[in-house]
Amino acid sequence: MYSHKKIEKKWQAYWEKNRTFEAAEDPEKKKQYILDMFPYPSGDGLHVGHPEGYTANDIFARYLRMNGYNVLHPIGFDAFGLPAENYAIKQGVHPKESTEKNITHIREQLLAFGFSYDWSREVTTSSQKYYHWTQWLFLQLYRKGLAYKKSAPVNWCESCQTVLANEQVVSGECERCHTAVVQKKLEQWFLKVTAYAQELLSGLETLDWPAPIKTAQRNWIGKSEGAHISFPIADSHLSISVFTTRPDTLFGATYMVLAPEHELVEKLKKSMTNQYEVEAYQKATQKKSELQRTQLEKEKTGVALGGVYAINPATQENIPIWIADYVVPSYATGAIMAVPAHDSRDFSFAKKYHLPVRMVVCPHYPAPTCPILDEAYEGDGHLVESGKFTSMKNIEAKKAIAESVGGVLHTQYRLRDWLISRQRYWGAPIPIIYCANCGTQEVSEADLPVLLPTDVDFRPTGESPLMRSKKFHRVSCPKCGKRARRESDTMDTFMCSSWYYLRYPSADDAHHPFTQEKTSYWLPVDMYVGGAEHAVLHLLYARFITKALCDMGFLSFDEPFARLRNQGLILGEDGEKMSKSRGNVINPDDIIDAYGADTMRIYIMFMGPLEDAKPWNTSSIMGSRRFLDKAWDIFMKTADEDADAQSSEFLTRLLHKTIQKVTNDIVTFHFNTAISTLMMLLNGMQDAVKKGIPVGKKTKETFLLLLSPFAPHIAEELWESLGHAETLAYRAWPLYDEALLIEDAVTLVIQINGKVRDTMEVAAGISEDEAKKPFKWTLYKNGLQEKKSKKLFLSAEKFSISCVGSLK
RNA sequence: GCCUGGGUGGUGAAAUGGUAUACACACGACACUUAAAAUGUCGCGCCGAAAGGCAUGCGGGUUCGAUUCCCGCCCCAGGCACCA
Repeated sequence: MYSHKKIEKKWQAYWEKNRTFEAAEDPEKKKQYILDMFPYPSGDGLHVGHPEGYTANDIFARYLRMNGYNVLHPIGFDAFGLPAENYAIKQGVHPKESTEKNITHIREQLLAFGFSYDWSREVTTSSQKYYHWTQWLFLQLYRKGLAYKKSAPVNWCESCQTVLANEQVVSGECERCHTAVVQKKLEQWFLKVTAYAQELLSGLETLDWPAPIKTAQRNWIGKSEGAHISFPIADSHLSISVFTTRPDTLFGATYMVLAPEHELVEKLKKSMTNQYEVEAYQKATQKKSELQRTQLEKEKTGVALGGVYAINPATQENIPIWIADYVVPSYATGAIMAVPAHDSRDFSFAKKYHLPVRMVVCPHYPAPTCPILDEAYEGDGHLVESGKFTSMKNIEAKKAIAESVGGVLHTQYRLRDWLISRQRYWGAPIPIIYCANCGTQEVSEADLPVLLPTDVDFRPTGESPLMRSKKFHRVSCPKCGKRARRESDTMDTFMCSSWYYLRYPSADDAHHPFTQEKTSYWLPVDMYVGGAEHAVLHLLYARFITKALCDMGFLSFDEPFARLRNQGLILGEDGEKMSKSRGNVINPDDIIDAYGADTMRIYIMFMGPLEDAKPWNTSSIMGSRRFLDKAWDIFMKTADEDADAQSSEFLTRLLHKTIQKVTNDIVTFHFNTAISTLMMLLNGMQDAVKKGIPVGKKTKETFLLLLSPFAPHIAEELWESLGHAETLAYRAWPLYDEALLIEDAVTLVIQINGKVRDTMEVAAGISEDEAKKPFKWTLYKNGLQEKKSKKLFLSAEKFSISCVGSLK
């Protein structure tokens, strides 16, 4: 047993005093930028899920230092935003105050884990010296037309009293409070992420990121290729523009559908015979939440515009126009051409309302007749009933048909622009001034930061709290000097976190957000570790900002995070997600107090693969603690004379195999198996001690170096006990001797018909033929021939020899 | 519905074509102890006295040999979704 409290405090103080992990730019040395997703300073502090990714990345950072890399491993706090603000309101204190308090607590927690952070570069997004540059970033985007204000239906959360970005709406609910989101038409600030849709998509190819995250981003961007086609409205100068991915089915378009909110509906009201019915349907649609409207398996409804027809430009037929809420206003043109024969949604709608179904793509061409459909046929085939295109393969006719009616090929993305205005207090003010004479004016860079006033009633009411501060919003116009009004919304906190990785290297620079010199040395980030929940939030926004800054010439790279790894959820002991209401939350402070940070680090990595969801099990922690106790015990019991020469060959080989396996496992992020390998080495050392075989100093030192990224405190302490005066954090990582990995003898496994029948020891390196020589003899020896019938003997002619390890 | 993962002992898991269950946890027996804890030793997939047989979600296939590769299905978790 060792005193974790004593030695962990001791080494944390040592690292701090000696600035062990502070990094300096050194052009002579290869750099590695190892980044953690920075935490929200929530009132509950860290729970055991947070340190999982932090520990993994810390092991990697420590490993890289020992391999001679100049490692930047910074940390900070994502301190603006709803969680911090809601917590403050609940506690009845100012967010500034509670945020500072929470940061102090979390900083202590992180220090208690012994993470090798460079604390001199700590960044807090709610500090003036940080949000100054968030505002600067907004201005750069504004000047390039990438930040704009528009009136649009937006997602509104009644409970949070603010608008939300699309990415913050999870199946129709607010991602934070799970209140159903409603649509509101408001004038808001957007960032033009859509301008980068294609680059955000193709950039994924170059990234070493987990496949599920890449897939999530691809789905979110949602690229579709097709065409815009215009359908004239009969007896009118108006027309309906639709986007379709299936222009080949144009001859089968038997009706059209507009979203009930479509602007043409208003214009057509005069001509329609059932205006009252149409308006009733529009009102009913408006009442529905996004959630109700996109409900699964809901029966489709709609209303035809009486007496109004569109003309199918291919067939020149008049076709009816409907409004239906299965067509959404926000995607593409908010209108579709309906081809019931070849689209399942149009098919079920047409069946319900007895609209004609005309098959134009036939799978069995040239069959005399097409089958009668009982569901839409969405596959490929040959065109029928399609004028001069009949008999062509449908995929080959797409472009020709679109162009024959004046259609234009078009690529449509599902991605929408990022809404960044928030009607809340705790965020960076948007640096814009509205003047009655001069219009929208930017705050000049010299006047930044626009300070967030602290003397404001910040409770949310649906209106921006900053509106209540005359001192804040009454300003003079930067252009004409007359009285003007300052923008009173704040920025989405994801705006703050979309660029923080650029700030760390230049954290102490008061005059620039980031400098050329430091940025070009450290960036891009080499390894980024965090939760998968940011798949289409932070990780998409950060990529967008990087690409935009790159195009403006501020950066010379356009992807911020070269490699990404996700940690999985740590579940409660009941296998459920940890939550206060379930009462299954584990506090890391308690675990560190009882077992120590080293034990916690080992356990959390030993639980299973990093990316998997794993249930917490307090009784299992003892296993990790026992491992460290055992190590301590061996070091305390044995003399550290130079006895490596007398050590057993077995132990020497085991040591070198361990070096190889642990090294491979760290670089591939397989920390659980790295630890089990270290356990086997220690078991081997313990056996040797029991048998009176000396365990040499070299062996012990190597063990400590391998252990140190995982359990740095005890490793430092034992390293010191071997007579070293300085930290092992920069000691060279052990190398293994290839020759010692090769076995003299290998075990061959003899299988007959796939079943293990015998094993034998042979010299390594013998040929297969040689290995097979004693085979018949082995058969006799084991009595297989006598025992089994001829049949077995015959089939035994086909035999296989398996080899454990390698014949070589 | 589509796209990702995944399904192995009592539990967390290991093995990515070659002795399935490494490393741990839990459990059991024993030793030490006045006792308990700690520690140590042994055992621990299932059936069987043993020989042996059977086991990696289910059913097929490829192979001398499949947890691993291929085809079909079931179940679990996550993401996307009237997206035209």
